[in-house]
Amino acid sequence: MSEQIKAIFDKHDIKITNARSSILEVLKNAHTPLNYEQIKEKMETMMDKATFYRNIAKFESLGIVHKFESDDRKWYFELSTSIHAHFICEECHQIKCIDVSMGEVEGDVKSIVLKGTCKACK
Amino acid sequence: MSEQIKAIFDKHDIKITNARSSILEVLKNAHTPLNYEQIKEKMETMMDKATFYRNIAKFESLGIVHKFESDDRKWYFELSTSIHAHFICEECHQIKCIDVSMGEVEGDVKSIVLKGTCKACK
DNA sequence: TAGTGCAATGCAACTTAGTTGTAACTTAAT
DNA sequence: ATTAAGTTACAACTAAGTTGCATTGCACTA
Ligand SMILES: [Mn+2]
Ligand SMILES: [Mn+2]
Ligand SMILES: [Zn+2]
Ligand SMILES: [Zn+2]
Repeated sequence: MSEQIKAIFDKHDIKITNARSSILEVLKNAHTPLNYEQIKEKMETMMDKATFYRNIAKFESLGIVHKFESDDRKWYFELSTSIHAHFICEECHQIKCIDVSMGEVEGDVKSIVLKGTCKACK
Repeated sequence: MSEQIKAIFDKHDIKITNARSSILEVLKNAHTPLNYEQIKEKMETMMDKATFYRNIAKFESLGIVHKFESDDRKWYFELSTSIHAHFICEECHQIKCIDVSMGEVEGDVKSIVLKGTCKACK
């Protein structure tokens, strides 16, 4: 288990389990948000999807993981970082993390998703 | 059938049916995006959900209607207008149409969804 | 080291928004 | 009115995510 993941467990005072560290390790090594199937493929540890989703829910409530819905009715997950937007291409379905400068918005913004056609598909 | 809806049928050269004009009439009178259940409640004409979704898909492909996913795993629909963003409150689940000034983005943006906590819930 | 309690897991059954196949029915054009 | 092409209802289906519950594993104490 990497130092970064260990630090997350320490900070939030939750039990270290194979399932949990395996999920977080995958997310740490990803450079784009991933859905359940994609994470499952990359995980060392086999686990039931119930276990996966329950742990993801816990991570979310602790602010460790951030999720959003794409246009395929699936949730995509990534380790929480500074707030940034995601651009989802409706043609090739690739997801890109991007920075957007946004004017004032009422309320606390926690997630920004843009959809459209990416440069490559245009 | 209102003039505005009639104009839409004329422009796109699709068959006028009770189901279609009923859906569009509801969307025209709404001041916020609506999901299937909400539209169903407001519709004059009863129709099967298969009919509803097939018509919505047609409207979408013609650019008449725009849809996006909220945080409740439901699709929300509105008549296409000039591009604008939607703010979805994760507490009270209200959806607000907003204008955002956004920096340059690679690709064609067709939809923008922000999620977070609205002013009232904060 | 054995015993206790509580949280995490696996499994199977479930939920539900949206989809699909198809036969019957409408629409709009002639 | 006739007709072909498009639209509809109905019922069966799909699949991401959820839930109940029995079992397992972990930390703490005696
Ligand atoms: Mn990202
Ligand atoms: Mn809007
Ligand atoms: Zn693309
Ligand atoms: Zn709110």
